[in-house]
Amino acid sequence: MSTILDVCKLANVSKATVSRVINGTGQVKESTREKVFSAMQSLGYRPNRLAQALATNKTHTIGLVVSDFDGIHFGLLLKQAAASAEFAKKQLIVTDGHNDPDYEYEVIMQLEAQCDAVVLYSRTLTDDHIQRLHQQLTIPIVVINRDLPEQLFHSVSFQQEDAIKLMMGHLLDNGHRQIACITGHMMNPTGIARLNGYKYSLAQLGVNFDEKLVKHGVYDMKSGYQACKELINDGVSFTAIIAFNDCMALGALRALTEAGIQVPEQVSIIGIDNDPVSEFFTPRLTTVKLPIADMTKQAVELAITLCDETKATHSYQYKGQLIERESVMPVRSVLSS
Amino acid sequence: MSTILDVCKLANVSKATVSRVINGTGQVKESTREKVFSAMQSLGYRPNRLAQALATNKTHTIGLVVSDFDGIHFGLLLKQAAASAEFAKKQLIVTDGHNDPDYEYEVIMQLEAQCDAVVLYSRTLTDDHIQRLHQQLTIPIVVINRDLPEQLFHSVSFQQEDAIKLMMGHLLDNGHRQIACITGHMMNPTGIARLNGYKYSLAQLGVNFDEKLVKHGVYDMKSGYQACKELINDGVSFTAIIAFNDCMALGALRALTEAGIQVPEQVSIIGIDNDPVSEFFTPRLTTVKLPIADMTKQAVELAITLCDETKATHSYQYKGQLIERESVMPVRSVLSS
DNA sequence: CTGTTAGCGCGTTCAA
DNA sequence: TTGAACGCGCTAACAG
Repeated sequence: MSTILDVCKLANVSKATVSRVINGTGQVKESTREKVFSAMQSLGYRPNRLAQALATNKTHTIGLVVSDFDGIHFGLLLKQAAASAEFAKKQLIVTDGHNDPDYEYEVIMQLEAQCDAVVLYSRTLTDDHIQRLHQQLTIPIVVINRDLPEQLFHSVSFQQEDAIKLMMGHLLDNGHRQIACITGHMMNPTGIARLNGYKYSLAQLGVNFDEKLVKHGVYDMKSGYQACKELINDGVSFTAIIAFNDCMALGALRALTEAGIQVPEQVSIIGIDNDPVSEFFTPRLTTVKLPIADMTKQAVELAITLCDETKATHSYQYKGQLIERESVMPVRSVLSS
Repeated sequence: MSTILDVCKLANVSKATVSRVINGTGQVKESTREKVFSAMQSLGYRPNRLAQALATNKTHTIGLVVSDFDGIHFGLLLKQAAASAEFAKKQLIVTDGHNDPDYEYEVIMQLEAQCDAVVLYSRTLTDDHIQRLHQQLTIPIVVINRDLPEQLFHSVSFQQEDAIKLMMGHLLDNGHRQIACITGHMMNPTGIARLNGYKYSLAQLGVNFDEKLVKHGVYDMKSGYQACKELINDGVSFTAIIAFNDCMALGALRALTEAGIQVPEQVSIIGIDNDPVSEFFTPRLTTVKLPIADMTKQAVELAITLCDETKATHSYQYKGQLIERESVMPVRSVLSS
């Protein structure tokens, strides 16, 4: 691995000159520029980015921290982040917080010297953690999917509660009143906001909230499947299921199918995410599209902007969009199921 | 962001001493160690990893390069890589090659100064590219899923052809002879090896290879769906479908369902990957498990080992395992479908 | 046990 | 237009 000194020797110039042609700064005579270029060429020289970063205090890297690589939206998020970063010629360094708040916190602090900005998609860090991070960090941080009461930092968020209301509205419009609910984790803001949406929609129509209709899942198919099985075994009656994501909705679909219950004839199902697989199940799943790609693009682009110019904190809000397919239909009679 | 100098001043010691307590090297009197510790504490000091790396020529980072973050196995691969890396207290830096060989090549070369080793999972780089990389790079590189004729570098590979033979064997054992094939991309070694497996198995039983039974997909559900639709529209007769991954098999399943063709009663389907969703479709998909997690673990651990000690090139081979579920059954009669 | 000095590979004044 | 010298934050001999 050749260094700038090797280039100097081969081209008979000083480090300063080589540095100038590398970065296109200052004035360099055409002939020497060519000398340097061909020297770099024949040596296969590539500037050491670590050294550059140390010298300039600019890494041209943005950090992406996620609580868990397993997360439902992680794939799409990463893909979009990578695309946006590359477009701006920035490197992306991705880190997993292993669902451990302390570890995640430490990881972000460590990133400070390695990135010009960080994008955080956390489901374990408390609002307080994020607040502290924002204060201690000398680099800007953009938070995805978190709504703090005050807009104290850059954020790109999603209207969780509204999305559920949208789903509930669709179900209620179709005459459903006995609506079972399969939630996600209940110890983070997303889960809580969504459950609030569920309760709110019920209350709006004067439907009593029934604890027995609520089961907690963990956002994967298996938990959706099991939650639905419990629902069936409990013998409670319901005409529709609202799941806090598509995977669990699909798991529930499987459980109903196995139990010989027709979807949507006997029970309607609605999910949220617009997971690509949802379209390939039978029946095709009705869902709410969650604009993860757009949000990620926004967040990364904001982070990139913040690398160079310091801007007032800005926050963006996104909302869901109903995608009607085949898994919801009007209730036939209140007695069904 | 405080530096080592700030700690020096606060603790009234030299950089060398601070460095010693940071790294636990050399001898330091207990009392001064404590002084330094508390100074670091109260400053919230964290060593700058870039500077450390530059000084020691050790980054404690391993690079992971993938052709495309969209790849089917990417999620699991990344998750396992992250777990293995963290276990060894190494950072992971992940990069997407955007399916562009030149870009990918350049990315890897750039990584040289930022990593102690790199793990490559490429489907666009030619064997020749990899060969050149191996020669030019001063850091070790571990290649996943590539079989070069000679074992010239560290590799962790999968017996692609055998896996297809396994699937075909299962179909043939069940009496199938008219077996349609939905392939993946045909310009990389994996696709070619798999198609060879298909042809080989057919030839073994003296079944003629029929061009019309082969359709090319791109490893996603949609392409599997379309390939199967073409098969149906073409009017060729077949009693089974072998798809080069689960997603396409599931897409095909959807197409058959829409066409009113019973699976597996009229047509059997087999996939490969053991994708988590496969279990939740009806019928549950019979497939071959591809040990991506194990392979990744092996590759990353090997890479980590190579950071410290230089070892003779080693290569590991993995093979698939049949998982029988519900989408394959014996042919009823040659006339079916 | 501790401090001094010299790098790591590069960017950037300031003179020349 | 160019080069010498210094600094980025840290580690690593080598003395003391």
